[in-house]
Parts: sequence; structure tokens; C-alpha cells
Amino acid sequence: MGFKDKVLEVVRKIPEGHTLSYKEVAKLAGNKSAYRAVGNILNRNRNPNIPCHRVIRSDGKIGGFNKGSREKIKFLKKEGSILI
DNA sequence: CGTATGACGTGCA
DNA sequence: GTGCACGCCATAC
Repeated sequence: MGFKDKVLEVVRKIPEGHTLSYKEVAKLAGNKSAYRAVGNILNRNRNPNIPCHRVIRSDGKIGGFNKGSREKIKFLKKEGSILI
């Protein structure tokens, strides 16, 4: 159990229709300054149970996605969590 | 063990 | 308002 698992758990707890920024996730994970690592972890970690598409940048931008930002945008728009 | 990387964030020009 | 550059942390190899 480390920062990685904590981040994944936090992201997994994100309810539908709600999005969190990498910084927020890092803060909830215990390291508010590790937002850099959050993106890294989500990128390397391919866990289908982790709705990583609900994690966006603080700017409101999508950021990136394993399968392609298109899918991420699609999911967010479908859930009504984003206004792009 | 040490180096390099990255789906970020903030500041400054 | 937009663009560029730097700094930050943890993970993976």
C-alpha cells in the first residue's frame, strides 16, 4: 500500500457525474504536492476498475488518456461532468 | 540503486 | 489572453 494504491482507491471512489483534478486526487491520497505522480500512476496503471477518465486537469482540460482523449471526453460528456 | 519519465501546476514574459 | 519554462513527486526500468 503506497501512494499509488491510495490514488487508485481515491479515483475509484469518485461518484458518477463528478470529476476531480489531479491535484485534488493527490491531496486526498495524502500528498497534495504529488499531483505529478498521480498522472504518472494513472498513465502506467491500467486498472479497469479505476474511472481515471473522471480525473482532469485543474484548468478544466482533459489532459490525456490511455485509450485516447476522445474516449475520455466522450465519457465525461456522457456523464455530464464536463462542458467542452 | 540510480536515472529518466510523465495523463500536472504555477509563474512570468 | 496566450505561450514558454521551471519545479515538483512517485513510479517504472
